Amino acid sequence: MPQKEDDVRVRLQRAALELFRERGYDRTTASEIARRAGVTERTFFRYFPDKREALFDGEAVLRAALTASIAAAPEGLGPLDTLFCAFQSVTPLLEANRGFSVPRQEIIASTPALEERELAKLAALANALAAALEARGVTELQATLAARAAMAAFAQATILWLKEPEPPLGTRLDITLSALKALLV
Amino acid sequence: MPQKEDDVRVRLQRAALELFRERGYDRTTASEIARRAGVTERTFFRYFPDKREALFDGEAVLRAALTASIAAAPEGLGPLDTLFCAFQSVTPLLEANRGFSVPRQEIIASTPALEERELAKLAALANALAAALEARGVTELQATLAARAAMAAFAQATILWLKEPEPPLGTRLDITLSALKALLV
DNA sequence: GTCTATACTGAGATAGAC
DNA sequence: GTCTATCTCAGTATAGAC
Repeated sequence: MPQKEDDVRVRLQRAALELFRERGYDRTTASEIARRAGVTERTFFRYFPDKREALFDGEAVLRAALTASIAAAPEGLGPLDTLFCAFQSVTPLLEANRGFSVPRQEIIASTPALEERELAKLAALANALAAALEARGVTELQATLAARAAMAAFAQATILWLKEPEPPLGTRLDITLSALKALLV
Repeated sequence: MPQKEDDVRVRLQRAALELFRERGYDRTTASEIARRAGVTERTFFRYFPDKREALFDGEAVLRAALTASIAAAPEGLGPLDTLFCAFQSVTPLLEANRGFSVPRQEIIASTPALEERELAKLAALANALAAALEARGVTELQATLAARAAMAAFAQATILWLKEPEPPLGTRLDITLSALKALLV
């Protein structure tokens, strides 16, 4: 019954976010999260391999959208422009989630253990982007460097935009891309 | 008695590296590491805040060397070149440690929990580099992007060099810097 | 140095959907 | 009946408090 499964998963995520905000990550136990979601602690760990992971579920969706967008990008674009084109294509997705992302980012920024996990997720995402570029014929080294540089710019733009919604994310992305390119001259 | 302190710290680090190699990170307990180093488990946690940290002590030294090098870099260099100049200046330090770094990197690469910590350390290092650039008058955005892009290149060069010592690290850095710059044109 | 909370793991039991 | 989600119970190890 996938309906129920998704439901429990979402309830656990929401409960985790709420409790982390109320008491902080360290002072929240997995058992409390589970109780608020109406399941046992053991069930929490069936859905999430560890306590942090309850806040990091969106990455898979984002990854799928971005890799699809890279594969569909126009021919003849350079690696960096391909990536930025992909990032631009997911801005609606991110904007729709801003309400959830803002408190989430606040907690992450104030919790080293969560920051660590966030960095790992971004690195995994960068690896996926590099692989998608390689599939388009970019060399491994170029793909890796482009993915990591673009990811840094994307992360920076996103964080600023979560702090302050104007200018919108798309504009922020343009600004950081320009700044990145300006590094060379 | 700083002599003894350093000694215990180094023995703990070595014991951790050995045991992680022998049994893997997960199957090694903090207590076993401590025992092999001739101290109690409690002492282990006095030196290192958590089990992972025993493998990540070098970062502070590297950070100090790099930031000093950035501050001392010639005027008029662009942000990326300043950073690469700094990286080149620490290659002797890294080459002297290659014997320790190779097995260390193998364990890190095969242990997600350690990879996560490594990424956090690299991010912290990148932040320090960005701050050092800002002290030289680079804008915050440029400094952040340059630091992260250069760090990606540095990490990539280092990892390849740990897998295969030739060409030497200095040459690898040149290659990745060129590749990075080629992206931006 | 001792004690404790809690994150996590594993095995087996139960209950409900099909 | 099978299959799958959940619970119960028992345990180990990390890390922090005292």
